[in-house]
Amino acid sequence: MITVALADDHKIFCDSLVALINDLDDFEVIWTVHDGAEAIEKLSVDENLPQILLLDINMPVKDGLEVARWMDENKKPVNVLVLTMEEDDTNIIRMLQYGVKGYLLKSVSADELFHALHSVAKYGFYYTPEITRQIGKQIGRKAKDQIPELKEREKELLQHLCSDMSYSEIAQKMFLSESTVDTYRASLFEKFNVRNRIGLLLKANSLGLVKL
Amino acid sequence: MITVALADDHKIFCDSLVALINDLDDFEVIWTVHDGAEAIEKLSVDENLPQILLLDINMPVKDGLEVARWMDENKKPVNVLVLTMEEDDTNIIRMLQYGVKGYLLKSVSADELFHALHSVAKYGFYYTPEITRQIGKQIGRKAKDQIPELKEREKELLQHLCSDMSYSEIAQKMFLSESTVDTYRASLFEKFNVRNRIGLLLKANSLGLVKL
DNA sequence: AAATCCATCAGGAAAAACCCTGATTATTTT
DNA sequence: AAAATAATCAGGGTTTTTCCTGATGGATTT
Repeated sequence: MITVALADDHKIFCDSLVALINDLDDFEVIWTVHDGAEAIEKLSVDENLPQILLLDINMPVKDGLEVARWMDENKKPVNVLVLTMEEDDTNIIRMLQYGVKGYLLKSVSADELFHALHSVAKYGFYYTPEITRQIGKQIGRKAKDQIPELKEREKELLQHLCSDMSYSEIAQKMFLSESTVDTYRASLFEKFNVRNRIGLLLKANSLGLVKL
Repeated sequence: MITVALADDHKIFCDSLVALINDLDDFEVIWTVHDGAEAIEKLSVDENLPQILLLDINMPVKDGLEVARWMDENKKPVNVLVLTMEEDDTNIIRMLQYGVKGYLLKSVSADELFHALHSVAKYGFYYTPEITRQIGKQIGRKAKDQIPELKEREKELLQHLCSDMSYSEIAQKMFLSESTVDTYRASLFEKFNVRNRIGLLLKANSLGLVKL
């Protein structure tokens, strides 16, 4: 019997998926949660660890990305199968970096889900040709206009720059002098090859580094 | 036995919902479709008419709105229950105009769906206080935090402001003096109640006036 | 130990953004 | 005809952003 857990804020979807999966002989849903924070809470307790976690990306409080990252950082021995409607690109790559074992869109059929579950249970992963092709396409695109390497502090600043705060407000919030903020700002402009703050915001957004 | 049909492009969701509903004694899913055009096709044949149609809004080819309108226009004796993740917009209002019998978000539980199904079967409608309150709130919000009325030229400028162009570049592109651009800019800031260009960009984006 | 990174800061100066108080002309409303 | 509105522009002033050339102390690498 393979244990499965679900994290999805669409409760009906969760509930009905439970019914669907529990109908299978080999699988059993041991718990469901409706946001990322709950998920991490559950997963913190070893007794709760499922063999497979079906994870949605769009969730309140903490999203699926954060859950996946947390799992990766804490080396939880759980096979994460992402199940989302974000066909959106940037997420896929980050998910892969966090070592998820499969990526399904909600537009797939129940049959394909079963396939995926069995595959993950047996081989530890599930990537269809279509998905991998799509991934490849996107990685290719990414390779060209790469995401530059950012220092921690720069990442923080980047988030703040994508708000309507002035630099002095940001400096306060980050407990830095305006000079330092300016230094990081210049560095970000250069790394992203933009000429002003709006350009930076737009690029960061298109690369999926900020959510507007 | 009450007949139910489903229209939702998320196949797993559909499939699992079928499992869930067929588990009930009183309900039976007679067909499912994955886009609006298929739905209309099915519904054109009287033999296929279900008593309740669970309808998603976001679908390819034709969306749920169009299906609802078509049903309304052709006076099909089907109780439409909208089941969607669009918590926002104008959609709710339009759906009401098309006479749908209930409006559920996918964040509700399976239990609430059962309630809704029973209620629609028995009383012909299902609107919980929460839903109606939410609807009211959203209509109210739309009224208050309305999208301000913009002159044509202001709309154009708004688009340009959401790029990395400087004002002088925008002035050139719009064949205006910088003064005029500045006047419109001030007007936009006031109408949207923002204090700088980034704030404007963010607000315009959140109101769906620009696509970043 | 020297060189290289990293995170932090200073000061100055040019450019751009932001704010304000006006004005002209043409059109539309009253 | 007078008033209101729309679309356009000028000028000048303040603040913020952007760009530049530096510097210091700590950590890491060589």
